[in-house]
Amino acid sequence: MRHEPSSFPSFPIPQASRLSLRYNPRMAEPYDPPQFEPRWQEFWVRERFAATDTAAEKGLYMLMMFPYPSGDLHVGHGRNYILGDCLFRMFLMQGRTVLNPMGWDAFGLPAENAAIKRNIHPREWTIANIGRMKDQFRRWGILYDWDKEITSCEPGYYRWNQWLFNRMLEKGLAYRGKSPVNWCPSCRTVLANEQVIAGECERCGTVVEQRDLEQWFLRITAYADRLLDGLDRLPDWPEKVKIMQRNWIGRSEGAQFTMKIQGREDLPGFEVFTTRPDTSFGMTFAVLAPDHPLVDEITTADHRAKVEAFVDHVRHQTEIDRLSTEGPLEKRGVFTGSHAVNPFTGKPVPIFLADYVLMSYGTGAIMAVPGQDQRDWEFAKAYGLPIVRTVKPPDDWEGEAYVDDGPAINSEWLDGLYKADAVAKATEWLEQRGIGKRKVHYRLRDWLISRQRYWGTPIPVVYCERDGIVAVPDDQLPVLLPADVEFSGVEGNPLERSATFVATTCPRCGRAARRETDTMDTFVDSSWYYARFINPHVADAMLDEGRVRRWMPVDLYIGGVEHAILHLMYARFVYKVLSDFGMVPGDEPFPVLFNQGMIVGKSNITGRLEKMSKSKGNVVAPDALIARYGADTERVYTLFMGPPEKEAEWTDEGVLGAHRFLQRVWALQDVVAGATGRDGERGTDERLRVATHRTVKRVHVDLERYHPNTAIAAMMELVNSISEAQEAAGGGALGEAYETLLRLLHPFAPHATEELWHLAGHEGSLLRAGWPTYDAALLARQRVTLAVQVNGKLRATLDVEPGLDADAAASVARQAVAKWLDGKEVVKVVHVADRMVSLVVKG
RNA sequence: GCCGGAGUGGCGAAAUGGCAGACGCACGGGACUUAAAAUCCCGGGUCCGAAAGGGCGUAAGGGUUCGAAUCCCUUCUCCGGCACCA
Repeated sequence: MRHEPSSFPSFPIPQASRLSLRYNPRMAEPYDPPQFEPRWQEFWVRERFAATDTAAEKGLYMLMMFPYPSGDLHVGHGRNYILGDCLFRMFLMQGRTVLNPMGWDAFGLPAENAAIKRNIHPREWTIANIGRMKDQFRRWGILYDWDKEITSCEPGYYRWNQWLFNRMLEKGLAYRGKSPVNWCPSCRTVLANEQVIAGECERCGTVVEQRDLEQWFLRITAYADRLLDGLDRLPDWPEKVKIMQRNWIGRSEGAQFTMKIQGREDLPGFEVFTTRPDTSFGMTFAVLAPDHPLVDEITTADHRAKVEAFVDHVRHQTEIDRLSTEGPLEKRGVFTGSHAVNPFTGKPVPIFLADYVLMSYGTGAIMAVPGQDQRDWEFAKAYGLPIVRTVKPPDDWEGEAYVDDGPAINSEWLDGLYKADAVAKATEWLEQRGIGKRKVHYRLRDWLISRQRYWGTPIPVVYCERDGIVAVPDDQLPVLLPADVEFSGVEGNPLERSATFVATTCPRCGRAARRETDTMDTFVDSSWYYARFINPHVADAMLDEGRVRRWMPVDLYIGGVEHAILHLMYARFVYKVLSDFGMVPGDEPFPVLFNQGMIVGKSNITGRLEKMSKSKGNVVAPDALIARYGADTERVYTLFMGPPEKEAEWTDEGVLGAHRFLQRVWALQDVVAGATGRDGERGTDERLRVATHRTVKRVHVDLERYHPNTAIAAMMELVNSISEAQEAAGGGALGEAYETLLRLLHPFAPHATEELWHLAGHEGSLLRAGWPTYDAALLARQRVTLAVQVNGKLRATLDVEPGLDADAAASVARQAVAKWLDGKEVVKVVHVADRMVSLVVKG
């Protein structure tokens, strides 16, 4: 996030003499967090520090990705919530209005699986988990505005999924279509393209099968270009996420044209898409996908047996087999017996089928140019097909297909042109003759949202024998999940066996009709929840336009990089749809995104570092940790482990270090209590004040750039400075240092700092005590260390007044390194103010 | 295979063109203690040297610069994403 330093409200640092005498001069109790942490947790809730009135105010909107309520949280889960809470508390101390809500992505398979296993309703299981997780947040000292809580499995939320679906249906953005889809036999449901990782189900790892089914889709491809272009206007997103989304959308520009089939004027031919129309003269064969609709028509009698065997073989391949690039090409294709006409040369080329041509991309058919495509080259070699180069490779070229730029050859009227010009001319030629046109294709496919499971939002349509597909009218929403279902685990969606649910009447004609039993992908729920947080209780609309216009977009969005494509792409898509409906401002929901890294632990099973999970046996539960060391220790260690965007390993020794630091802070109350009210030794007081103000600056800057690890290091240094100064410093400087430390440390260790603040005689909460500012003038007049280099090597460091000009700095530098200059000539002097002097000598 | 990111002490790391290793962990030494734990103090990149001091050092090699962990090129290793995309 970019805040100007001036946007941080200024709070005067209290006069030290006023507070140093208030300490109770007694030996402090030992640091025992369980003694006081629960008390402060109750206090923060009671005082409603996190409550924000979105109707009355406008402020900063920060958001952590809302979790699936799986039950117990481990220390790895704590990372983003603790980081978020740290920033939230700093914002509150700065006096800013902040919306910081939390809710539950509460639909999903685990609840249904638990239902089958334990004979408990998914809702019960989910609600119980939510209770446990809320309790965990409280024990971490994490504050949310619970008045805004959203639970996506409640009808008050999911009815708006249905309402939005109706709007998208009206606009043609939701449609029912038949296509080969990914089917997970273990989850017994279809999956979106995005949920299939290397041919396996993202959730359970089962190999996915292809099935031809009628399903509901959302037309995300209509927004492909806007999703792509929008990325360029998100400077505060991690580059990595933007690249992943760009690759996923996979825009490619080229030309599409028709190939006629030789001797078959009765057929329309087929379309091919190519990014290299400039190489068309080199086409020596064409390839169709095995499931291309024309296959049957063009297969000649003498090739039919082989073609059918091949098509059958491909159909029975799993996704995994198909992805494998292994295996001889000879077995991966077959000749159909027909020829197509290359429109550029007018000559016939044989038509093959090959498993590497996919019906789901482009037109499901390609022109093959072995001279300029390595895969086509290999195919041509395997089948003894001719190879014609149409781009002149460099003279020293020893490779096979040449894919880079060069002058066109063997291409009649394209000869001599380079790629860009040749592509343009070839495309123009196609357009003029009405054979083809410029065309853009995407890798992105429409979002398949049907799921054959119970625990999700019912898709609000009915099937009527007379009227066909009929949307459930808005005034009959929500379509509720029925209660009369059994979770027996037998094949099929439990909704299909619910008598009350399936049988209904057609909203249009009133006759008997059948209700849709598929439910929505849960990513629909999370694609707009961030806007609902602003007005979670509005009952008669999805969004309260006035409030949403004031509070959207989200100013800071924090979550794991595992959502780089799935959630973040869907949410951007839905936000653009809402934007087109005029319901939200702008067209990007999250202008600032921060991805925290995973916390990993050494697995008991593999012995390697892996993401914490029960199956890896490397889970660290927070409860025992909090009971022994306190929540503040876990928070400080989590924030100190390393930069939060990086992966970090959890170690018990590290926890101990964080705990020792807090103990040292705790012990400082004795140091300050023992100080006198008089001024201390002059130099010591000054040094301590400088250390204090430097720390304020460092913590402030480090938090702004999301580096809590170095902010903690700075505070550790301040603690060391206070300890060193304790004998000689006066109460004023010690008090200032100590109380500033408590304020700075509060977002990191809220419980201990609140307790110490009270032990120091203050009332109220540090959350209202103001965020410290520093005395820039004090820091500016401190002496600086000047490094002196001779020919790039460090030869001296000097302690000097700040602000020396180049001549004065050069002069003291020459004296300091006289022995290195002896008998030599200084030919150049480089001066960096208050940092270094570099002397270049010769001779 | 393609696209990205990262390689710094025994370990987590800091420094993003200007004193490499801040801060912490682990380790070694010392104080306190009958003892241990806890706590406190001191020391740790490496080589030469008694020391002063100096050489070398940020995966490897090269380059740009007065000056490079940081910028550029080549290579290696690890991590992540995509993966027959026409």
